[in-house]
Amino acid sequence: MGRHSCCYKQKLRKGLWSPEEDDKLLNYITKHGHGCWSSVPKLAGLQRCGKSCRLRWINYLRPDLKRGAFSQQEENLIIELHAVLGNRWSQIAAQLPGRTDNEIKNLWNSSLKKKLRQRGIDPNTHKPLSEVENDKDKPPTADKSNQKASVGSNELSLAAEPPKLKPSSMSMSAERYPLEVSSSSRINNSNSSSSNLTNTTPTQDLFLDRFGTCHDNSMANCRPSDMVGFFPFQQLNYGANIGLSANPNTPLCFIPSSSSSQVMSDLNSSITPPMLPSVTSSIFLTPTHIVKPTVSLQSNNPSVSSGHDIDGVHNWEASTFSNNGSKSNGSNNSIQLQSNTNFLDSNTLTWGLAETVKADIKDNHVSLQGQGEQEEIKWSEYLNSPFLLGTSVQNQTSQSIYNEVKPETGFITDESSTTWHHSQHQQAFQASDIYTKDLQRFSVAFGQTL
DNA sequence: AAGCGCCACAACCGCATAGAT
DNA sequence: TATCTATGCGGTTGTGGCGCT
Repeated sequence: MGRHSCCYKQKLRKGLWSPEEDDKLLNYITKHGHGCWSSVPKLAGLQRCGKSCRLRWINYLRPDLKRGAFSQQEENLIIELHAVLGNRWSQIAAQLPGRTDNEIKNLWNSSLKKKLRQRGIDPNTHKPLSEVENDKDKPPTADKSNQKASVGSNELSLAAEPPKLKPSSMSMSAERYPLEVSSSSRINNSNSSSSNLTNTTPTQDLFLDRFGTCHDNSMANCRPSDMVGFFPFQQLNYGANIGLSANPNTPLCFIPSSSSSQVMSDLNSSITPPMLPSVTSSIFLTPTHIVKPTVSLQSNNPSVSSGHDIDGVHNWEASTFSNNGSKSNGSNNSIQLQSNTNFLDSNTLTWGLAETVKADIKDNHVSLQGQGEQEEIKWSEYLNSPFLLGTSVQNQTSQSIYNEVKPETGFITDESSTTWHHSQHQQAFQASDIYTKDLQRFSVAFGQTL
């Protein structure tokens, strides 16, 4: 493929944009939207290629861009996210509303890398430089994986190489990166539009644990800096964008631990008490059970049973349940998903549905089913579906990060329900090499208590 | 004041991939 | 299924500003 076709055209301007060009592009997109980028320059009267217009819009003209220097909290978050996501700038940018991938990339290359080195941390591996230098003495095979760590190999290599964490390295980033993990969620609680990714910035705690320090499910031990890159946060956020669990104060705990990741989520405060008096929720996200769902929706069916698998990897089902555990019509605003794989059989989850979903469930049971006769949701839409929990991190102090559940939420996290058998962890870990295609494929397994 | 180097930022380039045909 | 187009992403380069000598 290579170069975009429009780039072959002659006499297209290159280089810096003039204010006049900016005006033309801004006016055009403001009035008409960008639509097909390749047609934008022509319609807007610009001698630029569509690609250039798109970039200019995204990186400079977009009205929701945050201008100005990065705050310390933003920088810390970028470092934390980079440790997880590597050079996936767009995914990192997704956690920082108003910031572009280009901006973050530039910041990283010009400033943050340097800062990390000054702190004795290798910016590629996020390990102490001393360790990295020792690694360099090792055979080139191992070295090679580190060299490309910038593009996702971080998480891949970590996934392939379970925890050999010394206490020092476990605490490394937590200590060296002040835990002012700060970002803004793109979850939109108030607007049910699934496409709106930018309006609100609720707060959640994000607990991420790298390498099994949270086997006991004690979130007090989870550190955001210890997370391993199992999840495209962006994708996780999509779910909340459309309302599911859009609890701005939801603490999340990613516990890739020995294999999979576990998200402990308090879903309470996004749901009004009368609708969902008390729900204890825990969510397991595993990169190992990859569902590339063509999820179907069906109303008037009390069971929510999505999950058929596309690639034969994993199925899961969901049913609406009442708080006492019996299946209900969903008006209690809780829904239970249950995996139908061996791996996840023992784990079910109930969570509350936020407004957008609740509305559907109240009178009509929402059914997700992988059957052909139902309306299909494409994979890309699935990423925006309510079946994914949203995550966000925002303005958390180091203290709050370690809080398990905010007291004011009134939720109780039943840790017992979140326990995975060690064999499950192992199984998941073995399967984690599936996590190769930029985290596009993953599954959600849920555990529940009421 | 001129030259130089460094830095931050903007933009480009090439590749990957999804969707359409 | 193969091919083409459009888009998105990440790496790299270009450019202007600033400080130092």
